[in-house]
Amino acid sequence: MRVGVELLEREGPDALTLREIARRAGVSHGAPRRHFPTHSALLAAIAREGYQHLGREVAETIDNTDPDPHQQLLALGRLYLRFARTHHGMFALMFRHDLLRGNGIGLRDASDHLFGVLVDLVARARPELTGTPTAPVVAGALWANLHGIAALRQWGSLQLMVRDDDVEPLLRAALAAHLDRRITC
Amino acid sequence: MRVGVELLEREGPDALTLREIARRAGVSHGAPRRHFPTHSALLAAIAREGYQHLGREVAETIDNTDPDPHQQLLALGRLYLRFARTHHGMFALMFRHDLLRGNGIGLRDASDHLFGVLVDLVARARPELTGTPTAPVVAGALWANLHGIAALRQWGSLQLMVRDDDVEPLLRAALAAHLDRRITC
DNA sequence: CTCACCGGTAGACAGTGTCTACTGGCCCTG
DNA sequence: CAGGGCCAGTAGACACTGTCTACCGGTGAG
Repeated sequence: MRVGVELLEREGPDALTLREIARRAGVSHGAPRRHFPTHSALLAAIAREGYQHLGREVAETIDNTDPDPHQQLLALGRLYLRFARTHHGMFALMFRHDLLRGNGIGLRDASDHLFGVLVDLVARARPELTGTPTAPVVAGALWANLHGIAALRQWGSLQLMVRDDDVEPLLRAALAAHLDRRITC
Repeated sequence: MRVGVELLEREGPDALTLREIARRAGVSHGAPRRHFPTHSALLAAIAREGYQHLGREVAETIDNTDPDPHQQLLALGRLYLRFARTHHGMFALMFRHDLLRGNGIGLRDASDHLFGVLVDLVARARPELTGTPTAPVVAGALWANLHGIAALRQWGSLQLMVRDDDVEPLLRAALAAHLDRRITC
């Protein structure tokens, strides 16, 4: 069931209506109700699938790149932005705040784990971070930066700053800004 | 008409259905069609109102704070994050990418003007910026950072990094990271 | 005076999410 | 083997939604 759902998601986020999903799965419109109490719960389950997908790619990236934390953060930043573009429907779904009401538990802690990985890398990249700002704050600022770049690109605002929505300069600027250890805040 | 619409928006973004808006305005459900060809066009008009609101507050903030660009950028960052929280329904509406299809022109250039103000302030705060990264790139990275902070707070993820969703540490970290002129990228 | 226009009404239509009653297999127990 | 729960799925209703169309009533210009 959930397998057929994934295929649907590739057709765009607006097509993700309950009845259309059931139609594509070849069942009646009431059938999904047996597995998910509400439409939001179904979407949350799909979003969870997206987090697992992103998590797998993060693990692969970490394994396949130089253990230097700076290199890994660069690779992860590229991965995050690439994921947001190639799976932009899924990415938007994963961060729909209205899905957190009710079925949020289990959805956000999927991202919390990924954030833990980020904090760890930041702490290794900037071992001098002990007081303020703390490593979670720097990691949070970096994540927010990546997330904002992805959001603004999806919104089409990057044409103001770079050519062809090329996020590489923004990515490098963000990494340099947050990871340069000379900054003390 | 549009005046009555604004009042509606305070009741939450999900309540912003075409028929409910007409109901609150005291007219029939077909009346809005005389002014806005489609539901999206109406929402886009409301979003435009939001941009004008934000633009007014930006102008006020610039006028009422120290002309030092660092101080102004700090004030604007606080304003952006405060606006995103107190008008979070409007903020979400302003950045709904599906509203750009069709009625995008006139919606995004409202934000483009605000971005121009940001680029100007960044150029004044870091006059040494001539090569790479350019001032628009740094301003874009900074904007993305602010936007991401707002988005992640709305999503409830800030509890991982700071207490009580206090964005001030993240804001200061972001400003310090992007405005410190020792960074050359 | 006439007539076009303009803002609004009312009803239809397809589509949506949710709810409820019903059906057909399946397995487990007596 | 017979009976009875479960369990996934069906089908239809309900109150919504956005869009479309036909119909009014006033107002202002010719």
